Amino acid sequence: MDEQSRMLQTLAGVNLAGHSVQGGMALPPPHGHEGADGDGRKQDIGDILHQIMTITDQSLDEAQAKKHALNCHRMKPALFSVLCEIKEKTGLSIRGAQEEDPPDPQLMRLDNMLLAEGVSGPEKGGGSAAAAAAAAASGGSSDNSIEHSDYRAKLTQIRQIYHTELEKYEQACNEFTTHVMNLLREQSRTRPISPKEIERMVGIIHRKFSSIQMQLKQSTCEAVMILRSRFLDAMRKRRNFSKQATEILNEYFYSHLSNPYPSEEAKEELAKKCSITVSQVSNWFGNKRIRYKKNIGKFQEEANLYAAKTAVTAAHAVAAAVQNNQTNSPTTPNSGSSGSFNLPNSGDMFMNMQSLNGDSYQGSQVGANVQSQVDSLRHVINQTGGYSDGLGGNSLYSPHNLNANGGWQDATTPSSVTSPTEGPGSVHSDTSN
DNA sequence: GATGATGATTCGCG
DNA sequence: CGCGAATCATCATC
Repeated sequence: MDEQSRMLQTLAGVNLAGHSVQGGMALPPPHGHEGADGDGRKQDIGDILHQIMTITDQSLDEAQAKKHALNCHRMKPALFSVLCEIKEKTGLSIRGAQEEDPPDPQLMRLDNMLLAEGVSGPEKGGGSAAAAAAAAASGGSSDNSIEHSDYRAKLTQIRQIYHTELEKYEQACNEFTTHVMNLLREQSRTRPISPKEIERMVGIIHRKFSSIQMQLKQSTCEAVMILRSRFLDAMRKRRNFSKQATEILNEYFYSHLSNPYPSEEAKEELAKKCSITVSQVSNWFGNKRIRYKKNIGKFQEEANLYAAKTAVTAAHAVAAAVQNNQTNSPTTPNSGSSGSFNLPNSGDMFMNMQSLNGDSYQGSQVGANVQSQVDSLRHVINQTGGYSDGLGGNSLYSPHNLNANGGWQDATTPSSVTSPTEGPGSVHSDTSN
């Protein structure tokens, strides 16, 4: 017992020495008169100063020697474990309760967002979500791709910065953790520091660093959001369709003037051809119909232009079809009295014309549509012979496609000249079957 | 900057 | 829900 009490005294002294070495500052020895008057405090400070002043190499050596002696003492391990236990049961047990915290929901949200935006996670294809969405909304024409690449470049930049910073933080965290662990291990020889405590300390460090990481993730998210909103704003701006797209839409419109209501399938086909969305096709046709109806005279020229175009393609088609028929079949398919019934796979005239462009037609389709194309050609030829500019004249694409109340002619009243593919009873079933 | 063209949006109707 | 009609917002041209 006597030996033990002596040892505790020594231990306290060595501990003090240890602190003074590491901290560079000696702690005052515990005095009993804390709440005393100023004289007592002055006395304390005087003692400390005296201690500091009297630290010599010799006293340090003495302390080291004491430390060594203590470390080698046979009772040291037992006492050390007792101290550890006491320490464990007091202060640290309070903190222990907060240790196994669940994953932070905010951090999870940030992680998910970064993953969705393609900042974290796999490199390829990431971050194009907004670009793709905007592309779908705005048609994804060629000029958009410039902005897409710009968006992607900026996103890549953010991604790079994020990863660099993250790496830096991780490195710093590891370095600091290693440093602290080494320090604690070193101190554990003189202080009651259990491995569990070191583990806790590491946990605390990691939490600190993860909060820094969260800030990084937060600002990265913000940057991505800003970039994205700017990109979407730029995309939202109205821009005219490409010339080619307008051409395609106009050709369809004027070749179906008697019933310019493309079916869902036709809309999809047109959307694909024009690199725009189906709703844009719908918008275009809606606008076109209303504007055409409002001012037919203005659109006459345009109508004739496309009629001529159709004529040329129809001529090619008919020539090919006739040739095809001569070689394949003595009878003309679809040579019914009206010549305008929709065929199951006829699609619409325009679509077939498109496929015929460049002399790459499909014989069977041409054969099926030959009658309509012949009709179309005949009308166009008649038209080009003598077109009068007058409103309501005898022109090919004259207002008589419209009925009395301003709407497009009823499906039950067949068109006199236009769109031979449309037959009686056909309700804008261009490609429907 | 004025003006017309054009794509998109909104609202009411059937 | 698709359409017509009115309207808005932006583009393109002069």
